Amino acid sequence: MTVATGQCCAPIAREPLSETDAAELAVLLKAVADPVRLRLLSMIGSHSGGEACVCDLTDAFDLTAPTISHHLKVLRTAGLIDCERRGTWVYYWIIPAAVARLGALFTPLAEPATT
Amino acid sequence: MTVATGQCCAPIAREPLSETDAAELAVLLKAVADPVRLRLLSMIGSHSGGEACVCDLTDAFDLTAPTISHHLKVLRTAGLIDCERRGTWVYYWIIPAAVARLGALFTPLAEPATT
DNA sequence: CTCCTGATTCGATGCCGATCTAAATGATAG
DNA sequence: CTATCATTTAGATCGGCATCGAATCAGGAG
Repeated sequence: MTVATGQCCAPIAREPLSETDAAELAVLLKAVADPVRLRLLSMIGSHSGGEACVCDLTDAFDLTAPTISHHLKVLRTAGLIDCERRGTWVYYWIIPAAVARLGALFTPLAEPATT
Repeated sequence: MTVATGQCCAPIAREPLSETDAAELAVLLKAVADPVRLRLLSMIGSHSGGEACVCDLTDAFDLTAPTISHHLKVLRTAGLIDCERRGTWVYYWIIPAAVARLGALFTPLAEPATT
């Protein structure tokens, strides 16, 4: 990523993206450019406690467990969520910084992403 | 409810997205989830005057004119850009509201400086 | 140890999208 | 009318992706 902290314009409209930056961002965006993954992300993020068990997620879809698992892996590989096994069940939660980074891409007057 | 990660609520994490909302948003996101279209959007938005001629865009890529035209159409169909013919050339510009809507999806509503 | 259940991984399939070539169309300047 | 810029269309190839069923792994429970 080129240095772009606290600007007046959306980073995407500030200067032309390099080929590598664009490729990198496209990977991130592809991860969320899917109805199922969007809903998963939303369900995880809005779940009480900030985390959700896979068993809670699977029921909401008309998809098999392997498919849900696949989508969760895509989100996890993209760095948008993380998970932990606790006993029998696996819990997922959102990584806020990653989501915020997506938002900053398209948002004017980006706040300084304190990390 | 205090979440361990201390995030504020991006719209995506406020409540579970409906199936239709997710599908609709995925269409928008798919439009930007491509390296070429991301660069096109960025080049258009960052171009002096806020608009760019197709002839300026095509040279920056190693792609044929029909392919560039195709990507521009995808962005235009998604409502992210618009265009106008002036004489010989066609100029494109970004529709800020559409980009901002994308940003809002992933951006926390208000930041009470929780550092 | 053995069985059951939850979750992931694996291998295969079928579809969608990015890209090209080639050609046609439309719009405009000279 | 002709040349140029841009879009469109059609046909074709190629890779990636969503999905499934079956196998596998990881932990309780008996």
